[in-house]
Amino acid sequence: MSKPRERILNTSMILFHQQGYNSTGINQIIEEADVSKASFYQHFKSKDDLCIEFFNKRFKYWVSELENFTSGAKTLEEKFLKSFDFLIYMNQKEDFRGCSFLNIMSEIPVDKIEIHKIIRDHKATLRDSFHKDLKNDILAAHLYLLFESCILTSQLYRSNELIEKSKLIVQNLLQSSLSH
Amino acid sequence: MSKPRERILNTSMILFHQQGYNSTGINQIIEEADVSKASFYQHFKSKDDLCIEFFNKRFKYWVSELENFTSGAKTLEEKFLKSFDFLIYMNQKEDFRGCSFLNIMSEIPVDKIEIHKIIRDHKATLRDSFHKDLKNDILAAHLYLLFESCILTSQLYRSNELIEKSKLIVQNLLQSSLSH
Amino acid sequence: MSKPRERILNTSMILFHQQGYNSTGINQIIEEADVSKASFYQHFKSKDDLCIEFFNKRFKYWVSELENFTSGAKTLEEKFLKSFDFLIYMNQKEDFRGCSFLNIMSEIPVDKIEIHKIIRDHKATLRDSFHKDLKNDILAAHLYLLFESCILTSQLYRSNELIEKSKLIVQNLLQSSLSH
Amino acid sequence: MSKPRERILNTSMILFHQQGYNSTGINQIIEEADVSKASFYQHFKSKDDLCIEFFNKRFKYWVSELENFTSGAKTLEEKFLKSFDFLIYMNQKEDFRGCSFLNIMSEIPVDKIEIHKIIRDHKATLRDSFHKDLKNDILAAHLYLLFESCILTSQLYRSNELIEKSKLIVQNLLQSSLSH
DNA sequence: TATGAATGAGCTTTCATTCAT
DNA sequence: TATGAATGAAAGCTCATTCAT
Repeated sequence: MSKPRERILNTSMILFHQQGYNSTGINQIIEEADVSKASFYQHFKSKDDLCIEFFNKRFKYWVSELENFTSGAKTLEEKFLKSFDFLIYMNQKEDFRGCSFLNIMSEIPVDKIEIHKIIRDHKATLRDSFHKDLKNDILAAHLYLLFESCILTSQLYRSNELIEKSKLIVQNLLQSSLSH
Repeated sequence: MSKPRERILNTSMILFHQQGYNSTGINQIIEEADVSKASFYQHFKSKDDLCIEFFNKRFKYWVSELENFTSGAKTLEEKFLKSFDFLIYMNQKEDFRGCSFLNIMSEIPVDKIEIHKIIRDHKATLRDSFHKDLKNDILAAHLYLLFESCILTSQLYRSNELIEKSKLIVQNLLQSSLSH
Repeated sequence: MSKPRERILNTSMILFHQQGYNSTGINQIIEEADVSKASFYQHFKSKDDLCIEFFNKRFKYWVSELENFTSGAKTLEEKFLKSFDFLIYMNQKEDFRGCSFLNIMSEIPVDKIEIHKIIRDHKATLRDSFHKDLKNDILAAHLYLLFESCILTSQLYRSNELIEKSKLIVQNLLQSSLSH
Repeated sequence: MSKPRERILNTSMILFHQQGYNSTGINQIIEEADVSKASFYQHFKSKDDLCIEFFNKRFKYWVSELENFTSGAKTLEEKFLKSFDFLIYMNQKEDFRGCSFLNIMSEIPVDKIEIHKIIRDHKATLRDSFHKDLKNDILAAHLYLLFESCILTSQLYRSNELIEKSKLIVQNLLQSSLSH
């Protein structure tokens, strides 16, 4: 069995993502991680502290999954289309739970600036990756906006329909952009 | 002074939107509405029940504000651009709190199907309005995705930057669409 | 439709007996009686007041049912045996709810002396009827004790077994008593 | 001072028995046990859970008191008579509060099957003890019925009169039974 | 007479956190 | 390092009753 700290973090990976932050109590976490309460507070200053570590781990995990999924792509266009397929793959895997960062952003009071900062930072990193791939600033923003919207709306409607439509849109955008 | 039911609903309009659902307790609502606890439960079966009434009122309010804001538009293009300006207006007015429907969707457990249904229904109504204005199905979905994404990302980054970029994008899309 | 007061009383006849006193709220009573809350308090000073009226009505009802059931008896022995059969009949009719007087006695605080008095009074009336029929004081007490015990234990075990056994016992007691 | 769990249980031994279940709030229990509310719920899943533990403790206590009281008896007859004297002793000690099991049975909704089961089980254990002592099945049931009735009616009338009469009855029954 | 609106006091339960060992 | 015990504060909700109309 792995170490307590790791078990707590792994448990939060499941619970925070599936149930959200406020709906997941410390008690449930320590029970499912099989760790004592005092042990929890030995490793994490507070629940908010765990939340931050959770975000870091979740981001690493999500990015590496995405990179894995798109690694075979030979062209930029193919890579982007695959990244939208990745959303479909994740929706199926995680039952349309959407994005942990956006979900938790919504339920955390605005005065918890540290948590909101880390959410923003990770999301900005994602956006940056679009801008790195596409030198055209407007086009990068355009695709990023569609990407975020696909995560959101597929969670909302519990359907991949808009992701499929977005793939057509993206295809069009990239082809007309290359033709210039 | 207005009637208790109205005061409760009005208070929820402020608190649910600004603080979210879980962070807003019954106690705070009744205190700020200046109503007794039993009186609250005379008018609303439960907190979830109030949430549903809140959604209905919020949707009516938001739509009427939007229609007001865009009413002067003479062309479809102008109307859409104004609807993005409306998001900027609301961000300023409501301090980048984004969309109550999406915010609360994120923090409500999935098994509260009645609440999730009303969120989906209202959001679907919004999406429908795009499809009514634009016969081109893909184009309507495209603009709708950008619109939702603008609400979301401007809340996330506390900035109207992506809304401004979207206006350029939308302008382009509509002009090339009309030229066909 | 009957008058409000009557409807309230009739509703309490069902609810107090089936659910007990504390588990039956005023709200449920007025709803099922289709009467306004203020109307309730017009007719009854308090819930306790209704309880007393309920006891009076319940007692009258129960006694008249018992007399009906045993009216055909030609001998004293037959009458007593029929009164035990009556308990079986009531258990079937009322799903082993036992005696309202004893049930409610158990859940009313001891300092509500008025309610406890009326319970005692009605129960004493029942006991007196045994003593009127049987001049032998000990024998009357004996049968009365068995009778109460049958009500109680058949509710407890949800079974008429001990009533059946009691009929044999009573038969024996009365026959040996007459032979003296 | 003893441990919280023990203090809670001991307090419930007094309050549940004296006031009943519904009339005894968690607040009163924790105050008289000098324990915090959260501490209560650390040790007991719910009030119903405490009720079950209370029943187990009460039953052990009651049986051991009964055995103590009757331990000196040299004949079966003496033992039974002493067990009726025990009821008088308990009435005086506990101010005619009767039987906790029957009292609480009356005020608990029928759908709480777990609680009703434990009541029935303990009561069946008591009844079994009569059948173990007296091989004659009818006689055992007879004495058991009288015994339960004595507990009940002495609470109802706040008097030991019927217990005293029962002692005469029991004496007679046992002597005529032995003479056969 | 009849009523819908309103209430204070109470209920059981859960929360994230700390402390003594 | 690790832990079981304990907590103050707050959660959502229900009670029998009264009052203004």
